[in-house]
Amino acid sequence: MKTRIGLIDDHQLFLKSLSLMIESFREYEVVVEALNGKDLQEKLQTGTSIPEIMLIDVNMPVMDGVATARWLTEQHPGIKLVALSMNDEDKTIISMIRAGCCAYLLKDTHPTELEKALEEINSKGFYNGDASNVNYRRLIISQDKDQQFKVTGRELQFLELVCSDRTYKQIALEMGIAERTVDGYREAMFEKFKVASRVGLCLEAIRKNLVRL
Amino acid sequence: MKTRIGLIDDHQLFLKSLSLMIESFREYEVVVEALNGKDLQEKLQTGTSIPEIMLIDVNMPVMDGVATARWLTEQHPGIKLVALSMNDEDKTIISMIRAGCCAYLLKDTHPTELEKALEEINSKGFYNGDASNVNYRRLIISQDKDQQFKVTGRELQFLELVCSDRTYKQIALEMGIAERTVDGYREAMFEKFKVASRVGLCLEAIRKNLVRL
DNA sequence: CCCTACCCCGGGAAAATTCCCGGTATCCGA
DNA sequence: TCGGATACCGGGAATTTTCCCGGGGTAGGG
Repeated sequence: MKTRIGLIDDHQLFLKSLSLMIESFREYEVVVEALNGKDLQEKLQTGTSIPEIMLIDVNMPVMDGVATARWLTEQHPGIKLVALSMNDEDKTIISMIRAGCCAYLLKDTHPTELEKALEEINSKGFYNGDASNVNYRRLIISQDKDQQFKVTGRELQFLELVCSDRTYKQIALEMGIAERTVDGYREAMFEKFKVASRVGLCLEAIRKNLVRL
Repeated sequence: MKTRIGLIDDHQLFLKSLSLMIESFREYEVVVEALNGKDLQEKLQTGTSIPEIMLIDVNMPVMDGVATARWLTEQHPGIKLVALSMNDEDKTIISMIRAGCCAYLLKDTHPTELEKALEEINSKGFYNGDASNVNYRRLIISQDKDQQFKVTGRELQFLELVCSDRTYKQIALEMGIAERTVDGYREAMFEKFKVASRVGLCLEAIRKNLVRL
């Protein structure tokens, strides 16, 4: 009896060719392919056989990896979830793990490594590849750090205005507050982000995805 | 005689599984696989057979798609180049076409479409999928606009330093020029990018991918 | 009730940024 | 040999940013 695998990735080429590759492994067969979380929900309803392991891409339109993993953890707790991503940011890994994934694979993993991972997940129930070699302590620390970067609604609004061709005077006007108050926000943000200039703040805000470009 | 295909993509999983898929097409065989342009150069030197069609990922570390395509156009003009990307920005497409690609495929293309594309490239020498339906007029116009944003080496260096927590004094020191000269660069850039502050300049530089975050 | 978190504000001064005026030198291709 | 592009520099001044000092208020939980 082959182990049933499900795949979710928004890139058709990757989805189909990965499917081919997994079929070539002999121990595994692909029973569901979906382009995103929404697509998967529909396909599962039509009575396809439920996979034992689900490989989930993190970056997807419509319903992304985190949301999909969370939904699967809720609705199909029996399925073992594996995050699949090209991005090895701690933040992404942590949120997929928290969403219920028992492994995190990078897209530049070697195929034999993938097979090994699938085996381990099948037997042990989890897999720690080099992507997860990042020790959990560091993950948790960086998670803690991230929490310190939580900003209030007003601060976020300020950050967005900071990331533009505007003077603080204009920002004050736009926020409906005094210039001095804007100073206060700047100082608070400089402190939180450990920067010393508006440009530095601006760059950090973008890096942390608090502001979209 | 099968048509020889070469693949370049930095994601091992995708590379290997796409290779599998193309092998399954029966009319094609994969003769070279590389993780980036540099890797390809090395592999071509070791006397592997030269492919007739090369599929090139656009986003890669070390030596990216554009650079690789340019190099191949120079060194191996016989090879037909196909850009492969998940990103359908006009700018990316145009630069790959200009670098010598005769087709542009998106990674969410369906496998059958890929096969069709390969066939067309083989017979006609080019392929226009829906990604290229974007009319060329618009592409050329946006390209013209982009050309106004070409920057000299020194200006690029300046832009990178601008996008950091540094004062102009420090930038002058780092570039080995007088502070006044830095003023000149700033003024030139403000003019080119139509911005009025360092933050605005910084954001534009990032948006135009002149500076990496 | 106090403590904490968030939000708001005034005034003054040093430092950095922005914008003017002017100038020189080199290299390259028409 | 002439323009044009590139790189370089000085001095002065207005504006903005940055950093201090200080002071309010409200809302919510222990």
